[in-house]
Amino acid sequence: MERCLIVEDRRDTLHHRLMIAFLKADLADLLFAAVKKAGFHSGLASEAPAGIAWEYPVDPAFGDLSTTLAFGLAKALRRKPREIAEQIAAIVEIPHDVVDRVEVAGAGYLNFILAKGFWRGVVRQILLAGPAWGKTDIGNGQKVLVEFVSANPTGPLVVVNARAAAVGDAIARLLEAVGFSPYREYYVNDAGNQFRNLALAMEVRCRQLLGEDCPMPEEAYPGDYVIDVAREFLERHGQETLAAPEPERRDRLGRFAVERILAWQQAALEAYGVTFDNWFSERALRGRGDPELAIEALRARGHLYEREGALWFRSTAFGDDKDRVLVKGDGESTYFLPDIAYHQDKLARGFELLIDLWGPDHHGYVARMQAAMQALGHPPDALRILIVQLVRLMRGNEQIRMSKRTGQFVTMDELVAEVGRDAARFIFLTRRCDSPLDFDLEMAKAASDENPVYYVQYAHTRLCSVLREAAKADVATPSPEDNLEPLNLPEEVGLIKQLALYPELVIGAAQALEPHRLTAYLHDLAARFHGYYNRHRIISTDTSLTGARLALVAACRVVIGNALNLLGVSAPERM
RNA sequence: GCGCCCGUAGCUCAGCCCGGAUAGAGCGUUUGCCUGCGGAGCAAAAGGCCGGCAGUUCAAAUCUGCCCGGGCGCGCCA
Repeated sequence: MERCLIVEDRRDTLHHRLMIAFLKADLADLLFAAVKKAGFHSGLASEAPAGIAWEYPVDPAFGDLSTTLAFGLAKALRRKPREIAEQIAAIVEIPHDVVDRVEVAGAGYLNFILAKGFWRGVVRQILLAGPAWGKTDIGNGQKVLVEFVSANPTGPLVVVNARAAAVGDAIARLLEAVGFSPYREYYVNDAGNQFRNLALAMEVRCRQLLGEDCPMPEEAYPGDYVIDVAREFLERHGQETLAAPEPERRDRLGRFAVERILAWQQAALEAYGVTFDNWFSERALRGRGDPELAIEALRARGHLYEREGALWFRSTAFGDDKDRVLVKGDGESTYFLPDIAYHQDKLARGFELLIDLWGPDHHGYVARMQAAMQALGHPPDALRILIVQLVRLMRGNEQIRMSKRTGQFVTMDELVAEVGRDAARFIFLTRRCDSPLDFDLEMAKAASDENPVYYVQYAHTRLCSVLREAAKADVATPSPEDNLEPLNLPEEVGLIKQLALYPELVIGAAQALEPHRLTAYLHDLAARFHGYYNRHRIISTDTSLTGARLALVAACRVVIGNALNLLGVSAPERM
């Protein structure tokens, strides 16, 4: 059994999961001390060891960890970086149980070559951690509200909503993995114009069903689905509602439709594996008088003024292009006002960080909402808004045209029914969310190498298959106690390094709110494993080698499984 | 006009925050690999003035400025 002093000195298991990060910090301390000892201290840009940046060289010949520290010192000290690097390398105290040696390369790189035992130790830590590998507590339990999808309750969810659902859910999963306490919320616009238009469409459809000659107004929703809802309403409540006075009549029709449509949306999301903690009603918000409270809060801080009969928010004081109207001349509020109240409410509920996923049509609202948060005294980074760009549906090279106005669009249900939820979610997560995405239905359905989802899932399946085969052949099951010394091939060390970086990758993806980093990582890892598998046999007559390789296989399976889980994509044992 | 985003291989995109050693994938193309753990896989090849010009730097796809090309936003709409 090899030992890794630096790591094992720390009892906390969390340190094991972040062994690379802690190793980097420890080595930075040692480098820092060496710099001081050599008298180079004045050349340091940063007074702290944390200022020393590490990178992972792509070429194994350059070691496992590398730093350009000497270049920075060279500049300040007006000396050659190579000389400086050599002096540092000569005096730096390295822990030989972890670091094999330090080399100076190129114009002045300091390359650290780690002891082989260090990398093997990672395999053991992964097997010990299992599902916890990649989980950390840097979020400190902080409550985060992730608001996403929030489509109008006026029709079925469509393809772009499926993208937002995949991204929002993956972000919530990522945050949870690094120790935040995420809460998934869906904002229901069951008030205002959208609601009125839906209610109007309902009334028209009801009357048409009853044989009245009643044209559909321009602003209403012509989609056929409203007919179904109208029919259901008539079946259940008869037609006396239609005789009721206008406000009540519309209200009842509209609420019925919203309820039905929300149920569809919820079912579609659940079939997709996305569950919300809360469906937040705008109607309820307005009913409580929260918009008025928001006005008072802004007024008290001196950010409001009246002009031309309207109430304005001085958002330009916080970097917006122009001031914004909160209450129109006719006494109605703009959409912006309840939205401010909604965000106030989120913070009042104890969420310290708010994440909003908005459609590209709300792009122009980012500045004013950030302005409102600041005007209300919240820190600028308390609200992070992500724009989820549009999806172009393709069938091969042909684009599928969609138009909500004519009711011609592909729903989320149809998409999931055609390609399956794993493929849909994974593909939506292969790009940054603010970049438009071409979604090729043929590709997503292909059970072949064209399809990145299957590529990764197949790696998982293959890993499981090897472990099954080993069990059948009565080889011992992999355990953290296995002797890992036979793992010496470059492919094996490369695989282990990749596995070792996973916890840091998760932290980075969570902090940046970029789940697409995980799909890229998964593809890399799967490719490495497939290559290794094709070149080398796992199960052989050499029992010691077989045991070590099975441990590596088990570790790969853990990481691929954990990562797929963070994306909300299944990790099948057989396909 | 102002603001934001994007220009990286034939196509679709990572990498850019925080500058470093030969710029990465997938698809497509070409050529190989199944009498042993799942070929939904692997290996190899071809394919790039990282939109352009300048600047900062020992070092620029990465930072800065300007230009060109594409998208979006700039309502008392939501």
